[in-house]
Amino acid sequence: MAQKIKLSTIAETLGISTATVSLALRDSPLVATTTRDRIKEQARALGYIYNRRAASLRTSRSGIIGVVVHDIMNPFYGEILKAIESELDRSQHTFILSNHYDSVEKQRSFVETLLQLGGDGVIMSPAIGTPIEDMKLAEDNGMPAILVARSMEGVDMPTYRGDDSYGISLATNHLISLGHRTIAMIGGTDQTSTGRDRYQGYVNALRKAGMEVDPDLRIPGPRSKQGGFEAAVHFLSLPQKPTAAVCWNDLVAIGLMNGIARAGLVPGRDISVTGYDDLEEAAIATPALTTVWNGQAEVGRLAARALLDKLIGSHEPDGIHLIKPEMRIRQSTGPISNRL
Amino acid sequence: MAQKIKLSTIAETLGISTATVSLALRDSPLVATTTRDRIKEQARALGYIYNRRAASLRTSRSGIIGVVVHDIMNPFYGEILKAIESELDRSQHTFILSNHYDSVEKQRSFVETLLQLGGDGVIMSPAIGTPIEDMKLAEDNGMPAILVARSMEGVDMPTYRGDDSYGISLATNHLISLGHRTIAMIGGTDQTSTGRDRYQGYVNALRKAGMEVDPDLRIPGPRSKQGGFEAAVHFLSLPQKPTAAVCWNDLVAIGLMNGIARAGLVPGRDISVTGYDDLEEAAIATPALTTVWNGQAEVGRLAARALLDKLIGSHEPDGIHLIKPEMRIRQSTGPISNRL
DNA sequence: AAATTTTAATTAAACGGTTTAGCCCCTCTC
DNA sequence: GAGAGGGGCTAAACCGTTTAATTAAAATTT
Repeated sequence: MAQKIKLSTIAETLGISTATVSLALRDSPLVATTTRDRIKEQARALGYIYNRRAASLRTSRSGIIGVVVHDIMNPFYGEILKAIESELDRSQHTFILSNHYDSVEKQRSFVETLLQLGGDGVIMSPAIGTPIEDMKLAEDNGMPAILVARSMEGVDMPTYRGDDSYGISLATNHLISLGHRTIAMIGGTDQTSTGRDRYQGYVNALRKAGMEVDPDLRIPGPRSKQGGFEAAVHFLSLPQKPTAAVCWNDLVAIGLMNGIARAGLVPGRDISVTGYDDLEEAAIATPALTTVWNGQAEVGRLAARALLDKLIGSHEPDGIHLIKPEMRIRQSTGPISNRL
Repeated sequence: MAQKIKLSTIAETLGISTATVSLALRDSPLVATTTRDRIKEQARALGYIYNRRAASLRTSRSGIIGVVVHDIMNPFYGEILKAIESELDRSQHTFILSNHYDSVEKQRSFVETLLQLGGDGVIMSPAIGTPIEDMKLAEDNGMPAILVARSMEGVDMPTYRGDDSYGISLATNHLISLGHRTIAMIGGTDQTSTGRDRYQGYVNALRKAGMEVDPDLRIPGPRSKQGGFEAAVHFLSLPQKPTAAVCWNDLVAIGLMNGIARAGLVPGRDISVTGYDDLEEAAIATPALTTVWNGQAEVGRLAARALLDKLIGSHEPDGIHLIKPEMRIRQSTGPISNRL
């Protein structure tokens, strides 16, 4: 590599000042167009690379936006990220991604790094157990934050997520309307707002239908295919013999269906299964999965939009913005009479 | 937010120079331990945040490492990324992730952004059709680059990937040894080194067994579940009636199995299917997928290691490092005599 | 033709750290 | 008691940009 090319290199070779070069490259009207063209041409010829660190040191705008979620390999977050990415792309922002795997330390360390890098803002899906002061860390240091997918009580930051309670009640009602009376709930946790809301939605739907809520029908567990797969054994050995399962999400549902199939039963006929999220994969699962659309793309898009708006100063109202879920009926659910 | 705390704030409140503060925070032996402790305590008390941009402007070391692959939502890359992440984590590096979706422009723009941010290095899985000068862009500007998963002819950068030709021949041999004689190859493209190598591995195995290579048995296509799912129709209508399929990867294989099941056939009994990669998901698919372990975690770990080594100056030899794949036999393949 | 405005370019001071030569002072050695 | 050596700290240059203030020259107005 030759000598590093900087503004002053261009300035010297052209016999002008660095100020003019800086202004020209940023298309300032303060410099004559002929000069600007000469400068741009020279910059290209020399292979000049803009030094953002130097610039942002002066301007205190880095063009960096951080995103931290539980696990980017989880397609649920993947779909959110994709939407954020495409929204941010057209606005000259670089984004830095990280998993926190629900570790409060990892999450804090990410926010600290982002602050050190001078991040312009952050989008986060808070880790389980995040203390209030960690939530405030970003904003206390002048970096706006937006929450996605999960909300935190006692924090009034702008939040975008699905209406979990309503969504799960849609799925539960669907099963009830097919005649199912013993419905298990598989996967998930009580430790997130999402978890509590989803369980509540299930309970509400049962109560509204005049059915009893049997706590033994709830099988919490990892929110992954593996989790669903492993829950199948427990599920199939329940003394109450459930005929249907409301799953935490599509991954759990697909895993559970695999587990059910492994035991020789046919999901959708012998056991009805609902998912949640409507991942791209849901439609091509076997059988195609009945699930609840949860608007991941919408959540990502709105969150990114809100952050960008905040960066240019327009003040979106804070608070929780709920996306209304919708039912997607496919082949993994059916009338109870279909049973062998 | 209160006033921004900087080195000089700490220095003033303590009545010492910024030089001392800077040295102390970086644990330099040049400053007395009692002073160091006072400084660190004060820094914490004031909520000081280190400004990496300012520092890296002087040191020209940003602590940023870029990673760009085809699609981070693809679990194959996801597993590589996870390994890179955990290797980089323990070395105080932040990493910036991006998809290029095989767009040369998107890839170049990522590398340029990384250069502007002063990235210390980059790990990339080059986009299809990347021109040589783009491959050199990073290194020409003093940013070391490592290739993963795909190699580029005519470029002697350090590369880590699986031995695709060998790996596919393992899968093909496995099917041949089970008695299959009409074996299709599903998914993939000719436009990457990986693609050519995999097809070659398939061809080699057939030839070695004295079998004919029928080009009609090759069904190229997207390397996704969706791709495999859609290929099923074509596959099942082939006039040669294949009894087995070698798939490009696990995603294609799982999609294909779903498609086969949708048509009323039983994968593993009626049709044998092999995957490639041995994703975590392969083991819980129904039926459990016979596949080829491709060492994603190993690839990611070694690539990250190599980059870190390069950053501290130790000179790993350039060139291609191949990971040896291994067979993982499960239930999606079986003897041809099992057929109905 | 002088006064005023406009246009085009320059100067110099930030931005917040790092680094190194050198200073001061104290202790040790002979 | 002079010189050597070393510990602890600081002054000041430097990294590459941006930008407010300023100047110089050209164009316009009166």
